[in-house]
Amino acid sequence: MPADPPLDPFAATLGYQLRRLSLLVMADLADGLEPLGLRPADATVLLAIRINPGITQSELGRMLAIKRANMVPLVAGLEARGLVARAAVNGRSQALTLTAAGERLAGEAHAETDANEARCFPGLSAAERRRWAATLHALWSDGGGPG
Amino acid sequence: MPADPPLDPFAATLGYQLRRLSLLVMADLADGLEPLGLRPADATVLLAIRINPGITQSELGRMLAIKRANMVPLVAGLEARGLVARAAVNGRSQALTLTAAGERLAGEAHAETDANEARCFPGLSAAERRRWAATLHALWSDGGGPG
DNA sequence: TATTGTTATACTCTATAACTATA
DNA sequence: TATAGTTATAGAGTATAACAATA
Repeated sequence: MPADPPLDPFAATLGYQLRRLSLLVMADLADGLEPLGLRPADATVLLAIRINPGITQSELGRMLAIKRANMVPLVAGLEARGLVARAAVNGRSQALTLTAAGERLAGEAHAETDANEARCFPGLSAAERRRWAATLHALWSDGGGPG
Repeated sequence: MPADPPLDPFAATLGYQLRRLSLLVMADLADGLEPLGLRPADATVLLAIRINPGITQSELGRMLAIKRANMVPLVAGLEARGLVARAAVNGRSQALTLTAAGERLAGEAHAETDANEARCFPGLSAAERRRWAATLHALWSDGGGPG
């Protein structure tokens, strides 16, 4: 008697499938970013600053759901590597921008996120991915979901 | 000049949206399970044993992507609470089953996962959720995605 | 009085390495 | 020789509390 494969109690559980897929995609992204010396969180920060030059740490944290306290070592690390520059806005806030090296690396990070999407979601056109992304976005950004 | 909301560089990034949504769903599930004294991982183990009575720790770990070493305290905790029972299969493997109390609590955990799905994915029928879940499942379980 | 940035710290989850006993 | 279960431990990511300086 060949051992039956175990039954999957979560085959119809969207939340579980979402999590398993997300973990796989994140692991693939982490692998792809490693040669750039970036973790996923570093890359998201670089890309968010690139498209929002002058954004502050607090705004960045709210937008990316990273706590202020955890933004500190993250941004400090990028600044120490000469990728991000800070300019005082008003004595307590500091505007973040990318240095030339930061722009360059952000470009590479962006290319890697594209490659990650292509690897993880083969058979989906860019337009289809955009549509799916919008659907998922609505589920967490709206009041549609849980509180 | 009202402060413009920051631009979202990940609006079209499926992997990022997947992650943000997954985190929200997991947090909601954790909240819902807390009154039962269960974490999400505990609940997945209970439900997997319930549908696969006699499954071993190793099989369980492979199925749920939990490392053997991390299964130990997890299952031990459930056993200590009288929810799970072990029966030697062959000197090195042990068949896991639910006790009566375990069955009862697994039932409540299952009800909570249903409630979690309903809260997080309102407007989706059970059939639609099943279809979506299958689509996501294929992306991580197949060789379709990254290696 | 609320917010920014910061420090220090704790907690959870996950990963690795090594070991014993068994198949 | 490979596998099951175990132990100990390390690491990442995230969370809380408190503080100083500023708005």
